[in-house]
Amino acid sequence: METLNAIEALGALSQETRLEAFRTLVRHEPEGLPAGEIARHLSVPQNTMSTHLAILVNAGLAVSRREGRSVVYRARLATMEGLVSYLLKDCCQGQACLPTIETTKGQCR
Amino acid sequence: METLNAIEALGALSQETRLEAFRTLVRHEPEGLPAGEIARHLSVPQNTMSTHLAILVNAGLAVSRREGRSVVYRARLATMEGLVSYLLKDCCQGQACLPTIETTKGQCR
DNA sequence: TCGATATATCGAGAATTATGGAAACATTAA
DNA sequence: TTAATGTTTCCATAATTCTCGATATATCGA
Repeated sequence: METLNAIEALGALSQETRLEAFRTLVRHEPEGLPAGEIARHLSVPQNTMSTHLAILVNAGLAVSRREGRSVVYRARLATMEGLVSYLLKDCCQGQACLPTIETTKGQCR
Repeated sequence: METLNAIEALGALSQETRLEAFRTLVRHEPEGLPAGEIARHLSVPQNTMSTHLAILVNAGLAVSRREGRSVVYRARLATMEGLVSYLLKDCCQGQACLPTIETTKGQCR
């Protein structure tokens, strides 16, 4: 991942509503969730949510597909993987790598 | 790491000057670098840099110590580790864990 | 003490982002 | 068609963030 993509992803995730939306999408993998349900779930007006979802999509952290009247969003975990990899490798020059893997790998599924 | 701390760290890193400053600090571990040198290095006015450094410190991503007339900043890799761990475990429910570790661990030092 | 150097804080303008009402668009069912 | 439903886009306002000149603070050496 390039620095500019990383900045965009970091910016997308650094907002409470969007971070919660992303987490919600992760919990609903792999089926995804319609925009309206995400909005209801987070108690946010649907047009506001729509704007936030567009930002997540733009950052590569989500994708959408139309399904009838609904637009179903899914998390894109590959981008999160790329972001984390960027933070550990390029940003930290591998210096945060080993301890992070050590403290994290027990929680993997 | 709590969600609110994560949002603060994400926000701190989602700005070009600050991300570059952090990367610069990582490259200068473990000695650290005086504020003025960071500013010069990134061609940013010293007061602007000072503001950005304060934001990094506030997010726990840097620490400072006075050394004579200078204030020397160091990266706090533990916070980065915590952030990455949060992203992989809590945010992604461990779903991004294994692939990320797989693609990253070869680059660790 | 004073002057020089290094950094932080203040304050204000510019730029960006967040928010949500209203309207437009898309899809379905009748 | 038309009405109902789900979503996005448009637009304006509010809030936040960025930037940097001017000034204040801290430290040092003379």
